[in-house]
Amino acid sequence: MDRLTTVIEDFTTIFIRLPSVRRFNFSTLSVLHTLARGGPMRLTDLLRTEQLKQPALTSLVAKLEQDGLVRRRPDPADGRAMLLSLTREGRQIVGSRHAHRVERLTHLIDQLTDDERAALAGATSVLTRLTEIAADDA
Amino acid sequence: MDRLTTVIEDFTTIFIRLPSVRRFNFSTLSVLHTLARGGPMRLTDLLRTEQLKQPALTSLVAKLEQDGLVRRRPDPADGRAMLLSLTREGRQIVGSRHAHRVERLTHLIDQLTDDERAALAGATSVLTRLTEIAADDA
DNA sequence: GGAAACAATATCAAATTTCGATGTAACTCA
DNA sequence: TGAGTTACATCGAAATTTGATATTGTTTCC
Repeated sequence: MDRLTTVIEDFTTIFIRLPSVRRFNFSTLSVLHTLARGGPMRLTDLLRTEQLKQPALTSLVAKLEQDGLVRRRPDPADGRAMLLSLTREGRQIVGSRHAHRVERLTHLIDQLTDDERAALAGATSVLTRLTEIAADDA
Repeated sequence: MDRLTTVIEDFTTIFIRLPSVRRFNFSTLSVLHTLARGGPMRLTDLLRTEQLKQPALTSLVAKLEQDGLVRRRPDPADGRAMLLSLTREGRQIVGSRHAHRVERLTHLIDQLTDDERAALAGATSVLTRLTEIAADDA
């Protein structure tokens, strides 16, 4: 378990660091990613996953709206709340980063043996299960 | 490849977010982690992996030294350079976060079937290879 | 139906972090 | 030796984050 944890830690650091065309900081990228995954959600929901306090998130989202990456509209079900979602441009940024990762990972995997590739393929669905379990018992 | 990339992205977000006892920001945790892995290294070396400009890193390291987490000593081989390493306390912080992850991952893996566990185990060494390859061709 | 309690977000000033520009000292090498 | 380069430090300004608090809408419960 220790070995697996360690290698994930190391792999993660490699995987996260991507040259981004525009220079977004970590908080911004995380918000974009979460909105890309979680569909429209309220500020409070977003707050749960982001490592920011509410005022910081409010101001970050305000800037993203200014920049045309996030759309903010009132929640029809609750007059106090705002529904946040990505604009097309916001989705493009997340998509382009994803594409870069696919490319990078493809390049790495090209250098593996067939057996290694098979092992990795076998792990994909297990990783999916793990993230589901993690989401549930969080 | 797209599926694998996606699941790694999702798993990563889960894996990164850890309640830290003391409240360190992302940059700080990354520096501590890198120093824990990379042994004593110079500021410039550290700079390569961290997503900070040099003045920001200098001031971050200065604070970590103040707080007793990082040791700074002159590089005997180069009068301009400083060798940075973790103090015992610094190592303890990284170690404790690692321990938390092991614990969390153990808990998740407990919920898998035997087959799934086997698939994951098979992927461990492949992931190790991948990080090595990535380190080389970076 | 209305007041009290609560929840979601906004605002504001202060603290922290990061950056660009520039300085200083040490190293390289011709 | 001296011109060019490298490693790190310093400094003021810009950007980010926080805690405290305000505002507005919702829920509860009598």
